[in-house]
Amino acid sequence: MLDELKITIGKVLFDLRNEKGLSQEKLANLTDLDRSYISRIERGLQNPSVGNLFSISKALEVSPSEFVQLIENSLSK
Amino acid sequence: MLDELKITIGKVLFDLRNEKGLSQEKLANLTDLDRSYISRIERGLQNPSVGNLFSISKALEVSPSEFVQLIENSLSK
DNA sequence: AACTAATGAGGACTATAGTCCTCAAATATA
DNA sequence: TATATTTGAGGACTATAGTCCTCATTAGTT
Repeated sequence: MLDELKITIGKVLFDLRNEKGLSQEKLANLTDLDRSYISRIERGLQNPSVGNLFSISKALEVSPSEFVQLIENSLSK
Repeated sequence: MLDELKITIGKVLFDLRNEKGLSQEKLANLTDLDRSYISRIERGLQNPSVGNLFSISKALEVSPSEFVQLIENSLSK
């Protein structure tokens, strides 16, 4: 249940980041988060906080609610 | 920055919970979270995980993206 | 083929999320 | 007014989020 959510969050982040042509390291700098942490989110190993969801969304130029919507859509499939 | 977000999350949760006529304790039971934790979120003392955002949303019968949208709207004001 | 950038992976660590318990104060209800 | 519900608050604790560092592997680039 939580595992599936984490995996889905990772997929959505991976896709959005690549659409923007950002490396994990560049995203880490933009968000002031650690690169290994970004990597772990994408691999479905982390359940990030809402705060970090907001800062990552900002760096990826998508609204947090859009980000979450993508997660919801991807979950139901 | 993060403080403002936490306070806003708390306000949104407080409003949604009361609209549903749920006590903190009932919400805690529905979500399998601790009542003191719910209380701390509402007081702006916690930065909850995305996983808990999803389970709280489910208990309040609102989609997680709607929940986040309410946070965004309330933030910009 | 050699070089560089990008990512996976993991260990050790610190910070904070989240639990459990208790008590007091506030709010509603009889 | 008395009683029951609800919530704030806080202390001590455990679990996990998030950092920092390093090394190996993969994918691009020349």
